[in-house]
Amino acid sequence: MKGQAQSPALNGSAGYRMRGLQGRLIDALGEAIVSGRFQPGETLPRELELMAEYQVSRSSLREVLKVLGAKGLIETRQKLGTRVRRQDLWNLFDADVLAWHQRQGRGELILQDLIELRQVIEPAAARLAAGRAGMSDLRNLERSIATMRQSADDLTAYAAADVEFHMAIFTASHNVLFARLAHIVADFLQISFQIQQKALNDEDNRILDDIEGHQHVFDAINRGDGNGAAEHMLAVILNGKTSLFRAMGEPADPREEPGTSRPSGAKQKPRGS
Amino acid sequence: MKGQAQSPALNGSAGYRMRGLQGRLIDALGEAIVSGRFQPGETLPRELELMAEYQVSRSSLREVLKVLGAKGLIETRQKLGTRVRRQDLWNLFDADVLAWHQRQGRGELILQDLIELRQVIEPAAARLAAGRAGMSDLRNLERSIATMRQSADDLTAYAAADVEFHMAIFTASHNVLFARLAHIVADFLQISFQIQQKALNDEDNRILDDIEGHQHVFDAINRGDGNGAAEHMLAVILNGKTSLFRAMGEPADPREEPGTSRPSGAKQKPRGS
DNA sequence: GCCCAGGCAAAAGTATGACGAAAGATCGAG
DNA sequence: CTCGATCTTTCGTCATACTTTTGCCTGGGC
Repeated sequence: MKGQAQSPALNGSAGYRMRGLQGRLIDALGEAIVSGRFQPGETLPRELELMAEYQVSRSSLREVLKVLGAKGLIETRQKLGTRVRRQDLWNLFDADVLAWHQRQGRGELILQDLIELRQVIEPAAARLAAGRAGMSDLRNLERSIATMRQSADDLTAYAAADVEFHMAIFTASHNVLFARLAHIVADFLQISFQIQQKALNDEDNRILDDIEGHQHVFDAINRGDGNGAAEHMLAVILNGKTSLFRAMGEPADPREEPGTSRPSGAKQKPRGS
Repeated sequence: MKGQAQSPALNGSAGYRMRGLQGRLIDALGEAIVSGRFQPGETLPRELELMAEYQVSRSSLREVLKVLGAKGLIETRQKLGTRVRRQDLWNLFDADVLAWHQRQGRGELILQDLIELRQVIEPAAARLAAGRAGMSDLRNLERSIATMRQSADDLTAYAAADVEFHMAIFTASHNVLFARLAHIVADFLQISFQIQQKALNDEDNRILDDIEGHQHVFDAINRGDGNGAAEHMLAVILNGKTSLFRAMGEPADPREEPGTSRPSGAKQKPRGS
C-alpha cells in the first residue's frame, strides 16, 4: 500500500475505483468542470446528450453525476438540468478535486494556498501533538525519522518516510479534523517531491538540514514543548516551501492580484459543441 | 424538522437534494455508518439485500452508494461487496458527514476538534485578510458588523450577521482552501447558535462584548495589522468557545491542552520587529 | 507438500426501456 | 395585465437483462 503507483490521479482517497467506464468518466467530467470547460452557473448538456457524447448508458452517467454532485461540483434538479456550482462550494478538501486542479493550470495556485494552509496547520498540529502524543505516536515519529536518515540517498524512500512523519504528527494531534488533513497534505507532499526531485538531487546537503529540522520537531514533541514543536515545524515547512519554489522556477512571491470579480467580460459561450 | 427554509447544514452544501427517495436513503445510510451501526472494515449487505431492506430499486441504491463512496465512507469492489472504510479516510470536511456526526453522540467530540481548528485557522485567515482585503471585502466586513449592532436583540439576525462576518474574513483571505473552510465554519456556527441560544439570552451583555471583538478584528484588518487581526480573532473565537461550553453544560476541556490553560496570544508567529 | 494455471461462480458494473414527478413555460379566462 | 390551469421538458425511480471483474476452488506439475 505504501508504494502505490504514482499514477496521476492519486487514488486511494475516493471510495470508488478510477478504472472502468464510470471511473474514467468521473475523471473526464470532473477535470472538464475544474478546467473551466463548463463554467460555474452554466448548465451542462442533458443526460441524453451526455450519454451520446460519452457513449455510456444512463445508469452509468447518472452514477457519475451523483459522484460529482457529492463532491460539490454540480447540482442537478428536475427540469433545470445539471448546473456547475459556484467554485467556493466545491469540496476542495477532496483528493480528486485537488488532483483535477493539479492537472490544470490552476495547480500551482492551489499549491500556494496549500502551503499557506500547511504553515498554519502543521505547527498547530505539532503543538497539539506535544501535549497529547502517546507512546505509539512517539514511536511512529521516531521510526519515520530513522527511515529518513537511512535513506538519504534513496529519494523515493526518503519522500515516503517524510510523508509518514507528517502524517504521524497529524495523528498524534488526536484531532480527527487534523488527521483528515493529513491525507491532503500527504498527496501534496507527493506532488511536491515529484516537482523538486531534481532540485534535491542538485544539493542534497539540504536533505541533511531537512532531517535535522524533523528531528527538532520530534525532540520538542517528545519533551512536551508545544511552542518549540510549532516553531520547528514551521521552519521545516518554510524550508520545503523555498526549495519547492526554487524547483518550480517560480519566484516565492505570493499572488499579487486578489482576483477582481469581473461581472461582465465573460461573453456567453455558445451552447452545444 | 421538516422546515427546510433555513435548514442548517443539511442541504446547500452537497450537490444533491436531500429530499426524495435517494436523498433520504443517503441520509439514513450515511448516518448508520457514522453511528457505527456498520463498523469500519465491515462489509455491509449486498445490493439485493439492501434493496429489499430499504425498498428501493437497484439503480437508486447504487446511486446512493456512489455518493457515500464519493464522500469516502465506503468502498465497493466487485465480488467483495461494499465495505466501510477506515474512519480517517472519511471526508470530514463534508457538510453531510459532519451533520451525521452531529446527530450522533460524537457530535460534541467533533465540535471540540472543530473549535481547535478554528482557533488555528481563523486568526490566520484574519492575518491574511489584513494583507489582502480589497475594497469589497472591507465593505462586506463593515456591513456585517453594522448588522450585528443593529440586531443585538434579534438573535437569529445576529447569528446570521455573525456567520456572514466570519465568512467574509475567509473570503478576504483570498485563499481558496480557507474559503472552503468558511462553509464548514458557517455550519458549525449555526449549530453553535442553536445550542447557546438560551445562554445568550441569559446575559446578553455578552453580545456587546462580542460585537466589540468583531469590531477590533475589522479595525486591525482595515489598517493592515495582521498580527492584531489574528490576536483579536483568536479572542473572539475563545470567547465563543467558553460561552458555547457553558451553554452545553460541559467541562470546558476534557482533553488536556498543551499549556494553553490560559491561551495567551504571545505564541503568535514571531514577526521581525 | 507447495505452487501456479485455469475455470467457476458470485457480485458488482453496464445497458435499455418505461413510467412517474417536479417545475419552468405557455396560454386562456377574468 | 394578472392569475392560474395546463402543457411539456427533464430529471427521478423502477424493472430486467447482460457483461465484466475477481475471489476462490480445483487440479496438475514441480
